[in-house]
Amino acid sequence: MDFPADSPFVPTRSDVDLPRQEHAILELWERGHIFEKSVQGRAGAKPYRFYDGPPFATGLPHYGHILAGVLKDIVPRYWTMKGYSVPRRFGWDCHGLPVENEINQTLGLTSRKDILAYGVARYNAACRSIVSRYASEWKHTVRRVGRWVDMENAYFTMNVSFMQSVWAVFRRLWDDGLIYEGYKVVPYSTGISTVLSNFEAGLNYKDVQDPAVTVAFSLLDAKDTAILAWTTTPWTLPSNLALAVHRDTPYVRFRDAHGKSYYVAEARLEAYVDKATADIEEHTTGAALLGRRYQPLFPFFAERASEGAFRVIHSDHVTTESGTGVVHIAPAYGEDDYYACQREGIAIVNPVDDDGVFTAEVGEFAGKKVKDADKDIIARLKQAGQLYRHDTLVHSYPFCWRTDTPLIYRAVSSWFVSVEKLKERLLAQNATTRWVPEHLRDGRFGNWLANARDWAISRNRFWGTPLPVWRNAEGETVCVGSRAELERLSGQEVPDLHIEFVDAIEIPSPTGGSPLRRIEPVLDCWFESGAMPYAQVGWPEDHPDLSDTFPAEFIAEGLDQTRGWFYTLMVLGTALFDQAPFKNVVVNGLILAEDGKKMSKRLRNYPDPMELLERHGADALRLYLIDSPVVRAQELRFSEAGVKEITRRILLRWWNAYSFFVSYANVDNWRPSVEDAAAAPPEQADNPNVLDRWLLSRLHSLIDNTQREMEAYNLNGVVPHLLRFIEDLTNTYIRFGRAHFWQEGMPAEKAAAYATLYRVLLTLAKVMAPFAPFLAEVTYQNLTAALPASARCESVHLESFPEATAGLIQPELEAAVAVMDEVVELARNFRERTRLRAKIPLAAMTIVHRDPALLAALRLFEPYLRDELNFREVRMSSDEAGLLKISAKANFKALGSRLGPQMKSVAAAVAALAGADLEPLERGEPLTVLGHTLGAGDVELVRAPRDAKQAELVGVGRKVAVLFDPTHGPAEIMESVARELIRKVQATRKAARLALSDRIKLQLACSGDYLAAAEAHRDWIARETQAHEVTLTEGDSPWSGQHSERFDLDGEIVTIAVEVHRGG
RNA sequence: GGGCCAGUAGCUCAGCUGGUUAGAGCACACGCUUGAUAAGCGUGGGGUCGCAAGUUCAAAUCUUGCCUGGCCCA
Repeated sequence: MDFPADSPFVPTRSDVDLPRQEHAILELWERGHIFEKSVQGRAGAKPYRFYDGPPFATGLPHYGHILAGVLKDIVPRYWTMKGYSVPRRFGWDCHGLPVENEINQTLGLTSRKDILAYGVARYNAACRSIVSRYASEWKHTVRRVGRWVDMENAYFTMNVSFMQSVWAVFRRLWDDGLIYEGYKVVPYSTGISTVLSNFEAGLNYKDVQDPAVTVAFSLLDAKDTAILAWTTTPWTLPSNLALAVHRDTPYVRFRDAHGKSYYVAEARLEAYVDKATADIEEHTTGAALLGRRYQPLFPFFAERASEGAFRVIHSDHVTTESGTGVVHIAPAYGEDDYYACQREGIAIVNPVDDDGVFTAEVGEFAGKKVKDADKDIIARLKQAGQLYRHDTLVHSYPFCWRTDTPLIYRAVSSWFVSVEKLKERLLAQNATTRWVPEHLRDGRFGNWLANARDWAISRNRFWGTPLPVWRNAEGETVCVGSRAELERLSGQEVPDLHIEFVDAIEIPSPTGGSPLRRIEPVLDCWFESGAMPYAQVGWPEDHPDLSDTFPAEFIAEGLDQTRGWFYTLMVLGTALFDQAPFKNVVVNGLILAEDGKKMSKRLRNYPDPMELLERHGADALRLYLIDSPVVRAQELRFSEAGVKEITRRILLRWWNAYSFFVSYANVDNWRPSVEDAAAAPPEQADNPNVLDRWLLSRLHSLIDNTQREMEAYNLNGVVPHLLRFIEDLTNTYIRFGRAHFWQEGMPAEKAAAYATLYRVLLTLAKVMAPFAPFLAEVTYQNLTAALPASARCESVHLESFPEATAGLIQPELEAAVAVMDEVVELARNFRERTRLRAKIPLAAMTIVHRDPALLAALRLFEPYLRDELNFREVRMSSDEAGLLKISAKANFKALGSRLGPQMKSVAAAVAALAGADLEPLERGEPLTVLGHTLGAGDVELVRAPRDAKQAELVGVGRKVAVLFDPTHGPAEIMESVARELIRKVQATRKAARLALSDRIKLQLACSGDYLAAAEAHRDWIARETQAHEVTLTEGDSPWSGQHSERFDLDGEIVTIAVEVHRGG
């Protein structure tokens, strides 16, 4: 198509390629350094603080990361446009088990000993070398989805500045008495003498046969009476320190054939004796057994009795699912056991060394591997008469994934943060935060805080931030808070804080004792994530004042971070400053594959993210994601069809509207003024077009809604409003308003329509900029190119977010159009029902609505209705009662609470009312039904056709009714035929690829009605098709022009030929 | 085992401060329209709102129990 070189706008293509356009925009942003300008170049912008949760860099980015990235982009873009400066700094989580595991695999290392033999320095160097392996892929993906974040200046949890901040955080807790050393029961491999993570412990479960013994613990206060307890780990029995029951569980005492008595849970009785013949001596409860003392099975730790051991205690974890309903407690070998004893003040005993061998503490069993000692222990109990029963059991049990030896659970020394002491403060801080979805705050997260246990922060690993604690054999201890402090205390230079550097450093004893050496463990990398608000800026050494970076206005991560990042942030923020580190948190759910399973590379059940982005574009993906339940922490079944659907329903329609504008504005050489660029027209401009006023009302409603949703951090609420707006823009405004743009010259109403559509499209670009940043930019760039430089920004993302002007929102106009939509629907139904095609002009339609004010508003749209629906006349009437049958229906909502049980009878009575009964209501007067006075709001009037005959000519909707007069004659038929011809000529013009503005020479060859209609409406046809001259020929005439088409219209052959008319 | 979330049309999801025709889009079938048009619009079929009990004049919506799936924690 030819366009004048000085067109106001760059012409659009109908075969738009959205992904390709996005690449051009990415380049535009980079060339112009738009992101940097949006953060820095805003004089007087208030800061808006945002934290990026650091991702592990051990894999490629997937949809979960993309989703989090989209949320972390949309919100900052929005607040940027609201006038804030929003620095966004990417972070990399470098330390931790996933990295170590990869290196272990690569190097074939399986145990702590292996790693020590390999050399910690080399080992950590290997870990360091892979943490940035996927950085370029990450950068690529982050860029492609349009996420603006500073990746060049990212923070790394392995940098000295970050690590020494972590030390400073630890030191603060230390000084506040919140750090202590204790025990934690963890999975342990005796094969490699190493603690395993829970993840590793889950790797190798096997069904195995184990002994299952029931042991009798003799009570001290009752002769020949014992409590039965059951265990599948006899090797833990020498370490038994207590028996646990549940205080609410019923227990019984029964007597066996030998005259001895035993306690078991009543629910477990039949596992041991025949219930029918059992000799039950006593019914009791767990509560009554508490505190009773028993004889230790073995003498090894008997002296612990004086410290409260060897008695019956309560534990919530006791069930009656298996065993005796009494749990033998060895606190070093079970987490529940450990907590139960901790509550009771019973200290642990741990007669097992790092290789899983019994120590000298347990006399005859010393030197044996614990599992191998099972049978000796059982034999010994049997000999002592304390083995009540000996079974075997097949169950699922964890094994070491490297050595295939059975794992044991074992208490290891561990460092803790005293979270339980902080509980009240944590809950208080949590109450100040806003969660999306809301229920998480007091639900999942709040419950977790309320039940929080002390946080074990040490790991017996290598690649992490070392615990900054030095001590000597005499027990002198120092906690170091920074690199400088370590240098000062040790007198040595400290180039790096990883263990291969700091572990060699000794601190001289201040009292002349032996030198202090660092304790072994490193910190849980979750501690580092939680310390990220302080460590990313190097607080306090490099950045003492946190007020510009703390707390964050906003963070976003997945639901799995409830116990992860969200928690560690909250614990450290509360412990350090009594301040929640974030004010608003958006929690996203898990993205599943379309089949409802987890996305799996192996199953290939999801499309590759980068390929999908190239097929549909980032805008579509972004809108798809935020329009899904996944931004409310629910699951999403990811569907490429869904992404495509967003393109079709939103992006292409938006593009079509924009493209329509650009095409016609270019034809008319319409140019925007500076005033046209504002979201609201200048006050003095009183637009004559009701459609324009309506569209502006809708636009400002959209702005208002979008702001409201964004201020509530409810991203999920944005797209539905947008979708309705786009539908209104295309299906109502442009469809009904096209005629304005087709007028000759530039009458006032056409100029107004251009200005309005321009204003709306430009404002829409700004409203959409945070969500669909690419298409917003594309349209913005073209729409503003014709403005003076002072009236435009370099990018839509440097614009201010539009403000809603309350005065432009006109609910009565929006209501009238909603009614109009129903009228259109009813009319189309009518034409479909009666087979009177829309091309045939019909005599009249009468819109019936009882509210004259609404009819008055509707009358403003009458010309559009007449044209669109093709009725000669459109009438309005408020005489519902005169034209239709009116009946009544009770308003249940209004009446229900008032009438209560009588609701049903009143509703039936109201439904029976008819004709004159309803007159008071129509006059707005109250009505009395069954002794109840019903006002206007209590009863709804229902319209229906008067009879079957009228039903054919009437359409009744929820809001409005329409009467149709379908009268038409031969002239109307001729007109419809002429319309048909016009349509075919337009199709021919289009097939000939003519420009909108081209004038043509037209030849029509046809016969019968078509020829007659063409003759009768020759001028009309010429006007509509921009034909300078029209030649009519009867029959099927050959043609020598530029382009011709033959149409077979119900058997009649119509040949249409067009040729561009030059000159004149 | 515990906490939380979810279960509504063939599919993806709205609705869920209780109120009488339970909606949308996709898919399917049929039609209409057309210089925004490789689009658009409409009509139709399709639902015991996971199951069961309860509260209520009234339950998809509230309560309880159960079933199924998910996440996290044991």
